[in-house]
Amino acid sequence: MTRQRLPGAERRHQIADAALRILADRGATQLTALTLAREVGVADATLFRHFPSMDAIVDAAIGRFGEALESSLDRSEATPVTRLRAFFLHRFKLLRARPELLRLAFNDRLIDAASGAGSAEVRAIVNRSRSFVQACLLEGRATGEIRSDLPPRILFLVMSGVMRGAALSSIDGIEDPSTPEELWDCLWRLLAAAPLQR
Amino acid sequence: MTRQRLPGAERRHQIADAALRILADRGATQLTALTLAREVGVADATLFRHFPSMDAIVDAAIGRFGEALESSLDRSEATPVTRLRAFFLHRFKLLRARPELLRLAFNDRLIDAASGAGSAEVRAIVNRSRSFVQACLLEGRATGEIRSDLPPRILFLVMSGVMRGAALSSIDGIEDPSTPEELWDCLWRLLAAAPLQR
Amino acid sequence: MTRQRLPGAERRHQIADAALRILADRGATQLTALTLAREVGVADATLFRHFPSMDAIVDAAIGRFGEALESSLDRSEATPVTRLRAFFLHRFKLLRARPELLRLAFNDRLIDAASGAGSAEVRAIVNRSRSFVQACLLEGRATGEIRSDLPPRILFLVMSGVMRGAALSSIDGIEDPSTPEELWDCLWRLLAAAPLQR
Amino acid sequence: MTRQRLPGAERRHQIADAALRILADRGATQLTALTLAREVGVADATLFRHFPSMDAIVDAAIGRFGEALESSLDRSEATPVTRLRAFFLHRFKLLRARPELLRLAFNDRLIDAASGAGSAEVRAIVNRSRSFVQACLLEGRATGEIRSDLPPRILFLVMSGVMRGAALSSIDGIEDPSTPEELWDCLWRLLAAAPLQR
DNA sequence: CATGAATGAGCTTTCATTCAT
DNA sequence: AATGAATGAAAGCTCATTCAT
Repeated sequence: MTRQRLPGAERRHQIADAALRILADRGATQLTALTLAREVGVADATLFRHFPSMDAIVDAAIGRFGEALESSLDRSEATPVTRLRAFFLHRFKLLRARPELLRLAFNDRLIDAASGAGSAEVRAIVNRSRSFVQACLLEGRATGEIRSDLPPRILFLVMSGVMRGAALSSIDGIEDPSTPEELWDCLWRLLAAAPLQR
Repeated sequence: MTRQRLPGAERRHQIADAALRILADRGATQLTALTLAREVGVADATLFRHFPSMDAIVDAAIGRFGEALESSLDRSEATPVTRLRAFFLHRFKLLRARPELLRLAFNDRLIDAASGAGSAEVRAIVNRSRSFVQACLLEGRATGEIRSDLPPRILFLVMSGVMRGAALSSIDGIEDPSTPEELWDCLWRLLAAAPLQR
Repeated sequence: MTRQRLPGAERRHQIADAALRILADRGATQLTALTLAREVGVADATLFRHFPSMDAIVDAAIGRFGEALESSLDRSEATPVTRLRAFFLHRFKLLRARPELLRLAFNDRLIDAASGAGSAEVRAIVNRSRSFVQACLLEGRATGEIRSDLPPRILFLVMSGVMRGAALSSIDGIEDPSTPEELWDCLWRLLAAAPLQR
Repeated sequence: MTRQRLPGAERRHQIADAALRILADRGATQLTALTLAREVGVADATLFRHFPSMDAIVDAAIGRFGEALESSLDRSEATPVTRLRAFFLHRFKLLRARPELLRLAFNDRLIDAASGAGSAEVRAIVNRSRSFVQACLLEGRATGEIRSDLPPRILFLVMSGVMRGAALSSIDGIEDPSTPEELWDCLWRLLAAAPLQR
């Protein structure tokens, strides 16, 4: 049996990714068999040779979304703070490469397109990142690197707020001049245990 | 079926508000004439005696959304920091009273339901709050009350991140134990120019 | 809105006549309760206080149509030719006074608005004029006043063709310069047994 | 339900022609997506895979109507009278083959179904036949073949009256015994310059 | 594998008609 | 008598999906 990647599998990825793009750019109401087929460059009936239904396409899209977000969760880094930093920087790389993905983590468009089980899966995926960050924050607080005068819950919101800002600024065409590293420095000033020099 | 008669203006508000609720809870794909009419408790044709089209209903909903968000922008407070605090606390009151409204400020569901001009209006409304906050931050920084080691842009994201967290926690049924005042204290620790003594 | 109260019978005539006008000007697809009510200057619900249904309104309109067309059939004139001439001239008076009526005799708009029985009635009304004319033609032929080298059926078509031309020219805004009497002279040249000396 | 597949262009013609038939037989109020689909033998949604809207279907129908009427205008005949005769006889052939078409030239049902631009097009089509006939009449009058004691406008009405009679008699099931040639002879007696033997 | 054609279900909207005031 | 509000039925149209080629 040939182990080569079948054109079929490739097409499926292509379709799922196109669905993510349409969702991120135009929202769930605009994700139809027709718009999707057009985005991919095939006839609408062709979609259903690769997937049994639109729901299945959205499920596949959710899968791609999950894989991408998962790839930011690098547990191999030594300390909680380096883990957090690596996560943050990786997400920015993702943001440059596929801006649609992060936006879908911050609006509900993927959830709106999903049906029942799918939307729970989206929430689970997003929660995995949240848990990862919260674990880092808790550990960092235990080691004294991260400030303990604020509940980790709040610190998480600070971090996700900054990331959301970055993710959305790309929509509005607002070019953000700062590099990911500069942004991390800003963020770190907010999270670090000892106040940095002001 | 029993006929519930209501004066036109009242019915229109009722419909627009129901639309906001459906959008916040179930998303734009679920906002149909039928679901909306059911939520209001009338026949679907009745909607079109009060509005010429679904688009017009969404426009009215956007109007209600705008009024509500606007009501938080109290420019009468004396100092930038008290303005900011008043804004923050007012938004929390809004959150308790009509949780759907804040959620719609943070996901794209209202935008997805709107058509063309409408979605621009939603963005404009959200931007008005953003500008208000950013103006407060800039002024507070000028008066030395707000820290100047971080760009106001970042401080804005910190604040909106905390508010988004509060707005969304109400969805997941995660009851947040802290009072708005406690949350403001947390936020203030992040924004204040000098670390508070505690 | 100012409420105009009118005695029932008058209102009913007003409504039926307005229906005829809408039919003649815009066709059966445009005759709706709303457009009709607007033409009359009342609310749509008001129509149904005077008639049980739209069908009833169309029936009343057909009645008015029938009365008007009937009024041209003057059987008191002595000879077939004077009867014919009187008919022709009377129809032209009608055309000036209520141009919509004759047009409805030549297109199918009243029939399209009527339901079953109604459309048969319209046909019957039109046929009554036709029979009147054909009777005149037959008689006139018997008396030798009207040419006999052509079947009366054809002569009838000549006459109705001229009348239709007059009726429709009023739509297109084509002002016809000739007087009814001049037109009758033309027509008579076509119908007369012997060519007129002129 | 059995699926009848047809190439697109053919189906479009089929639909447009069915629309003409419904219009001629039952009028614009009866031309609905459902009745039309039934007449064609497909589901109503199928219509909209071939046309974007009912308006577009009516436009196509108008196109077919125009082509058919145009085919009668044979400018190659040598003299005005033979042109007129050829036109008359061709229209009768059309009448036998597709009786609905001529009826639509004499009632307003196609206009009523059309929207704005469409109805102007219908009038333009009908006017083209009128102009053709009027040109023949004018020329024939110049050559002395056609009587000049009556304005050509009237002679046109005579001709169109006879044709309308023929077109409508087919509705009422009134079988007209005369052949087209016999009818032309009648008509010619009315138009010719010198009175024929009576 | 791909696609043009076809369709049932569902959506927005219009319309005639009813009801409460 | 008149009207604003309400509604069921049907219209036009969209959409996911199936089928035949």
